[in-house]
This record gives sequence, C-alpha cells and structure tokens, in this order.
Amino acid sequence: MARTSDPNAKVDLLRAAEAVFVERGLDHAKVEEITARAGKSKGAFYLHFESKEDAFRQIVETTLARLAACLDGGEAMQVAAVAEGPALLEALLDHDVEVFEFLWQNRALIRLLGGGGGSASFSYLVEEFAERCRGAVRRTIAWSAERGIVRPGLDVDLVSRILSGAYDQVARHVVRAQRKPDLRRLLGEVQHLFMHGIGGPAVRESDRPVRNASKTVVGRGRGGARTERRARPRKKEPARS
Amino acid sequence: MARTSDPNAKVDLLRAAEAVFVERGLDHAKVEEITARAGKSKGAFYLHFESKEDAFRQIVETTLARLAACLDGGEAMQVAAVAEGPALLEALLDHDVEVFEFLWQNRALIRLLGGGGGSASFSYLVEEFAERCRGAVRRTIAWSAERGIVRPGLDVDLVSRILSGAYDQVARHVVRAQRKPDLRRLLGEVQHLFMHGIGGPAVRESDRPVRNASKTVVGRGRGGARTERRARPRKKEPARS
Amino acid sequence: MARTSDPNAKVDLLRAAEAVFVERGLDHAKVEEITARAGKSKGAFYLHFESKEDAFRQIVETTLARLAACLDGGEAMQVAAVAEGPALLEALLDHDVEVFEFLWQNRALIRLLGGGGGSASFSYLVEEFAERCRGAVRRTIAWSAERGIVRPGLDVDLVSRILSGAYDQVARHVVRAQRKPDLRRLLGEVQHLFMHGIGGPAVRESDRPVRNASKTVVGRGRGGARTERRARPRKKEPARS
Amino acid sequence: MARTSDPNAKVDLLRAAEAVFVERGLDHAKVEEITARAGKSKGAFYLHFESKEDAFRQIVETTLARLAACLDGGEAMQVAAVAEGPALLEALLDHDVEVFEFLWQNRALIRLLGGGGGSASFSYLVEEFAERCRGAVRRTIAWSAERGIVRPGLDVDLVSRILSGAYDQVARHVVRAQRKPDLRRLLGEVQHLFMHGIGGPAVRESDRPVRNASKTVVGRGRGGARTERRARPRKKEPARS
DNA sequence: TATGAATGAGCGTTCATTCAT
DNA sequence: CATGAATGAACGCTCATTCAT
Repeated sequence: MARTSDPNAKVDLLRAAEAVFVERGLDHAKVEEITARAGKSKGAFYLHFESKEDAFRQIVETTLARLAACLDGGEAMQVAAVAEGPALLEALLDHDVEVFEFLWQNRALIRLLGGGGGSASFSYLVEEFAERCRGAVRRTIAWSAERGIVRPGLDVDLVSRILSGAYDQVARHVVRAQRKPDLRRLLGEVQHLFMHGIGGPAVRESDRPVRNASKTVVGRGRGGARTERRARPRKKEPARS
Repeated sequence: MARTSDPNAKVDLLRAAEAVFVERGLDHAKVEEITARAGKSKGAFYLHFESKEDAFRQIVETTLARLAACLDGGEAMQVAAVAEGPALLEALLDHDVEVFEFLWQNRALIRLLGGGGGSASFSYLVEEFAERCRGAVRRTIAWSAERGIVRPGLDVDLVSRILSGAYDQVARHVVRAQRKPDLRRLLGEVQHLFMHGIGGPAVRESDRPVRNASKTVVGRGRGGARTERRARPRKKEPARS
Repeated sequence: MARTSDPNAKVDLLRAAEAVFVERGLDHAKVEEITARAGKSKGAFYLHFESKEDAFRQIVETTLARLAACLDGGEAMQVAAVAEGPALLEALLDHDVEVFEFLWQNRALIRLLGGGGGSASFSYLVEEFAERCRGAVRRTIAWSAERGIVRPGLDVDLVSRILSGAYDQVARHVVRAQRKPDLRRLLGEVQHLFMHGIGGPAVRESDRPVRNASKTVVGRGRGGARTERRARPRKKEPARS
Repeated sequence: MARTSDPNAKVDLLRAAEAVFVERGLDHAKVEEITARAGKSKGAFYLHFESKEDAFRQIVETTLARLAACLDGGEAMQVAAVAEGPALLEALLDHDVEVFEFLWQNRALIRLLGGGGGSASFSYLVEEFAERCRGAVRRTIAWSAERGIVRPGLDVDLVSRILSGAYDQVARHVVRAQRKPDLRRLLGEVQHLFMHGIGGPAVRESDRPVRNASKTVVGRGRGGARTERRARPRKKEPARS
C-alpha cells in the first residue's frame, strides 16, 4: 500500500472517487473528474489503482468489510451470551443501532450500493454481501430460538430473508433521510413489530403454531398441524425495493 | 405499399434488448449486440427507438406499468370488501400470489431492475416505483386496520416500509430461483409471520401496545405507554440487499 | 424524362428539393425532407434521380442553362446590331434588366449558388458558369470596342473580370433584397459608372491611355506610354465577395 | 512534468485541417484524414478543438481577422492623410497591393472561403466579412470624395458595392492563378479603369453628372438631370462567380 | 515519483439507398 | 409503378490508459 511520497494521495483519490462514483455511478464516472477533485494527476490515479474498476472495487470492498466487521460485533456478543429475555432484546437492539450508525456515517456510498453500484458489473459484490448478511441473520435467529426469544418452529430461511428485507428497507430509508433519524427509536419499533406481529383482534384468535416448512426449522419443529396456511399477508413492493 | 413492415420487428428488438440489458446492464449493452440477436439491422433499432436509453425506458416503463396494474388489482378487491377475518387474509394472499406469478414470469427483467437497472441513470424510475408500492401497502394496512385485521396503533409508515422491504426481499429470492417456488406456500408463511410475529415465550409476556409514533398511526391511536421499546430486532442487511 | 404515371411528381420533387437545398445546402439536405415536402415517397425520388447529388445537379444545371439562354439573348442582339451610340447602350441595358429579372425570379436558388451550392462538391459547376459569363462579357466588350462604345486599348481580360465582379456583386445584392429593387435604375447607374469612371477633378487631368497589357487588348492596342500606372485604386473586398 | 506538450501539435493540425478543408469542404472533411496528415492521433485533435466545426471556425476566423487587420492598414493611412492627388492614388494602390499580397500568401484558404466555406453552415461568416469590407470601401470612397479624388454626386452605396465586387473578382482570379501575377500592375489597371471608366468616344460626349439616388450621395449631390440613364453597362456574371 | 499530453479502440447514431410488396 | 421499411457503411466523438519527460 502506497509507499508513495505523498501518503495522502491515495486517501484523497479514494475520497474523490467515492464522491464521483456516488454522483455518477461507476460507468459514468470519469477518471479525470476524480483526479481533478482530488487535486492529483491522472498518472497518480494509476499509481494507486489498476483501473477505474479497481478503485471502485477497493472502495466497495473496504466499506463492506467495515460493515461486515460492524455486523460481526453482534455475533461476538451472542457468543458472550451477555443477557437473557428482555435484556437480550435490548442488547440486540444496541447492536442494531451501532450498525445503523455506521450506515448513516457512510450513507452516500451505501446509497450507491443500494442502487446496484451504478453499473451492472459489480452488483454481484452487493449480492454476495446481502447473502452474507442473511447468513448472520439466520444464525442470530437460530441462536435466539434456543434462548426462547423467538418462537420455535419457524422457517429460519424464510424468516431471515424477511428480516433482511425489512431491515434493508429501513436502511435505505435512513440512508436517504435529510436529517439523521432517531435510530434507537426506529429500530426499537421494528424489533417490536417483528416480535409481536401486526395482527389485530380479528386474526389473533386464529393463533396457531406455524407449519412445518421443508426448510430448516428452528427448535424441535414440533410444529403441529396447520395444513392450510392462513397467516396474514400484506401487499408488498416486490420489484426493486 | 412498401415492403410490409415486419410486425414482429419491434417485439423482437424489445426481447433482444431486454436480454442484453439483463446480461450487461444499460451502459454496457451494445446496440449492435441487440440488433444482432434480434436478427435485425442497426438501422431497424432506430426505426423503433429514439436511442438506446429510450429502448431501455420503454422496457422498464412497460413492465412497471403492467406490474402496477397487477398490484392495483388488490386495491380493487379491497374496495369490493369481499370478505372478513381469515377469509380476508386468504383473499389478500390470493392477490399476493397473483403478483408474484407476474414477477416470476418477468423474472429476468425484474432481476435487472432489482439491480438498479444496470446504470445510475435510471435508478430513479425504480425508486419512484418502489415509493408507489409503499403507498399501496400503506393504504392496504390502513384499510386492514379498520377491519380489525391489523392491530391498531401501528406506525403505518414504518410498517409499510418494513412490509415492503420484506416482500421485496422475497421477490428477489423468487426472481433468482432456479425452479419456480411454491408461491402460495411461501407467501402464506410470510403473511403468517407478519400477523403473528416471531416472538417466542421469553418475549410474549411482554406483549404490549406499540407506541405513539409521530407518524400516522392506525386505529384510535390509543396506544398507551410503552416508552422503552423492547421488541426484538434482528440483524439486518442494510446495503443493497 | 419521366413517363411516369404522375407527370407532376418530378416537378414537385424538384421544387421541394430546391427549397430544401436552399435552406440547408446540399450536404445537409435530407432526401426524406425533400420527399416529405413534395408529398411523395422516397422511392419516387429515386425513380427520377440517380442520387441526391443528381437532383442537385439537375436543378443547378437547369437554372444555369436558362440563365445562359437569357444571357445569350444579348449576344444575339449584338449580331443583329440593332443600334448605335447611346441607343446601343440603352439596348445593352435592356438586356441587363432582362437578365436581372431572371435572377430575381430565381433568387432563392441563385442565392444558394452564390454560396458555393452549400457543398464543396459542386462549386466547380458555378465556377464554370462564371467563366462562361466572363467569356460573354469579353465578347461584348470586344464588340463594343469596335463600335466605339468602349475606349480602345483596354485589357479586355481584366476589364471583363472587373465587370463580371461588379455585376456579380450587384446580383448578390438584388438576390438578397427584401423587396424587388428598381432594376433598370440600378443597372443604369452601374452602366454609367463604368462608362465614365468615378474619378474626380483631382484625377481627371491625368487622363491618359491605358497601358499595354500582356493580355488581349482591344482596338489597335496602340496604347502609348503610361509606364507608371497611376489610376486610382480602391479598397477591395477580396475574400468571398 | 508530463510528456512535454508538442508545441507544434496545434499548428500541424491547423495546417492539415486547412488543407483537408480546402480539398473537401467542411462537410466532407474527415477528422481522421486531418489527423493522419498531421501525423497525430484522433484524440489529439479533440485536445485542441471542440469539434470539427470548431477547428474550421478557428481557421476561418483567424484568417479573416488577419485579413481585416491588413485592410485596416488602409484606413489608418487615410487618417494620416499622407498625400494628395496622384500621390494619394499611389498610396491607395500600395495598400491594395499589400492586401493582395496577403491574399496570395493565403490563397488556398481564401479560395475555400470564396466557395462559401464548403458548407452552408458557415457562409454567414463570409457574408459578414464581405459586409465589413463594403463598409471599409464605402468609407474610403467618402473620404476620397472629400479630397476630390472621386467625382462628387456618386451613389456611395452602389459604388462601394461595385468596387467590392470588382476587387472580389480580381481576388478570386489571383487566388486561383498558377503563378503569382504582377499584383501592382494588375491593381494599378483596376484603379485606372475605375477612375476613368471604360467609355469610348461614342459615349464620351454624353458625359454628364450622375443622378441623385435616394441613397447616400457624396459631395453636394448637385447631380442635375439625367432621367434616362445611358451609361454603358456590361454583361455581368451574376451567379456566384 | 508525478505529470498530463497523447493515444486509439470503441460505440452511438445518421441517412442515402435498396427492394419486397 | 409506388411505397416506406429495412439496411449498413460511415463517421464524429469519448475517455480509459499509457508513457516520455
């Protein structure tokens, strides 16, 4: 990494590149604009990056790596098994807030990633990361099930997907907000909604154990009957998001 | 009369264009590749489209319009107020299945849109559509609240966002699947999860009305106390997804 | 020539083509615009013309031919030797007026030709025509010299060039005028100016026979002395005209 | 510092561009041919010019500017009022020679301009310049009238037009000549012709003051009668030339 | 090492011309 | 014949990357 005489050069370029990528997307970003903003020469750019794409990849990977580290803090916490019941929920919430703080700090870039990176060429990076996130969510759910925090018998795969999507959407909202939202309150509500559902009286009585999905099921999967699903779907926003 | 115009020409071009856009993204798609696949000349392309971007826009707009029509079917149903309680949930599920069938049919393009359209220039189209979907979800929730299907006192804005995100994620999953999933079962589970939450015994006792958000609240908003949220958040997948 | 079913087709096309050529110049004129204005199909265009250039050439050549015919009327008159002295001048003036009437009638196209035809490819046509005109002027001068109307000893080549240029300029002026000028008066003045020069008292006394050009000289070319020219040049407008 | 910029690059490109424009006209000139002749890359062209049209404009404007400067030298001389009578004519001639020397030096480009610039798009530039020239001629005539060099009562507007046209024609001749003509002799003759007219004995007796045009008239405009013009017009070269 | 002038492959678009109907 | 959809060669311009200084 840059044993260059100007140790700031690469940082300046990365900053400028991020700004330009965010504004124009990878394909429409011009190396010249990046170097101009960084106050560097075009040559300097190629001294630090193999290509424009390389710079983009470095930025994205770095950010995703930091985000991943941030996320992993949660799993570490789980291992430490710090608390139980309500206190545990609070601990999980703390972690969520931490992650969303990170998102807020890096909102410009996160926003870009949310849009596919501005080029078809790198969406795979984002996809991969999303997959990784789902994995983390899945583990947390499984772990939570063991501690009685989440209902047994859930289709972990599906639940993790749904949770990921919901948080993803909240993240997109936060990342686009003009002013910083009250993250703790926001995430707290999300948590509560998921824990208790949104079902009203007309539905509540029909409460029943969920069904035996063919997918991995948490807990003893003793999930009784329920042949006809009844649940209570919602309209959704399937495309894009 | 002139050489009778090939009535399939535009359709062929649209098909080929869609395929190439899906594979390469708008910016990296070459007009020549599109026309070659369609078995047409480059000139033919400009006989039907103003520009490459125009073709892309036509494809996206058409698809989004059809999707929107599909979604609106749900609202029409609501107006008809066909059923109550569980039967109503079933009706909503029917509609969800219908929408997801459409997504499955158009999965290649939906996949592209999910990635931001492969170019930074058109993500706004998708954003707008997502916003529109959230609006539909919000209306459905409000309507459902009136019928006792969803709990009163919910922060509609937040809930709609979460629901949208969850369904979005499910949609992305479906759209990428190798084999067609059992949509009814899948969506039924999602519905059930949302209606009942995922909370386990360790959390259930803490059941309590949600709080008075500053946002629109469904029902009489009688939402009592609950100052400290507790809920039970989850890991999230913030970037992209 | 068009044994086409629609005998007006070619005429319509020529008219439209002329209009478009005048507005845009040969290179920027689009065949489609021509046919659209003529209310004909593109195929019809190629039924009557080999190519866009061919249409242009036909138009130019036709016009130049008619103009040439118009000019030749003057030479015919000379052969007829209708008059002498002042009456002869009047006869020449009549002819000039006739030619300029033609120019006025066809001013749009003449204007185009004056600008090089709007393409480098056909300026040769105009050049050739200009040359031809100079030839006619030269013959008229020679003939006039024999009849004592123009001073003997003139460098016919040069004089014809100057006269051509002057009339050319007047023609450009007429062709661009908003309202039709009084051609007879205008041309009469030009004639008078040339016959008598513009020299004032300070110059008049220095009147002297012109010099012995190496070029063809009218009359006995007895052009005595005049070694040092003195004349009285003018500023000139060399480029373009 | 970067590869030291080739100080000749732009000059080389301009030279090559001029040559190609002269040969093909603006519209048919290919950037690639220009760069090939200049021994530069296509990119180099766009390093110095915004577009092909820009290069053309630069060339034309530069040349016209230099030509204008050359022409203005004459007016400066007038202000200095260096001489009188025949000596004045000689001074004017000197200036004409100077201008025509310039034309000869830049004959290729002047030739192009004479043809309308090879495209309809820029003829306005040439038109404007021609107009400017006519203005200079007009001023010189008015000035000359005051000094008794040109006859009073002339229609300055018309005379300036005629003179411009004549010199324009001579310029076109010079610019196309294979070998450099004897400019001083040539221009001297033109001057002489204009000062004394070409009228012969059969016309001379009818000498009379010109008439009072509605246009600006030099001197006291005491121009008596002369209702019937008589003068002695010439055939002309109306189109283009 | 840093610079930025130079390079040239690449691509979108135009439009004269053809030809099936 | 007449039509106008289809064709595809041609060309202007961009911009990532190189490399002489």
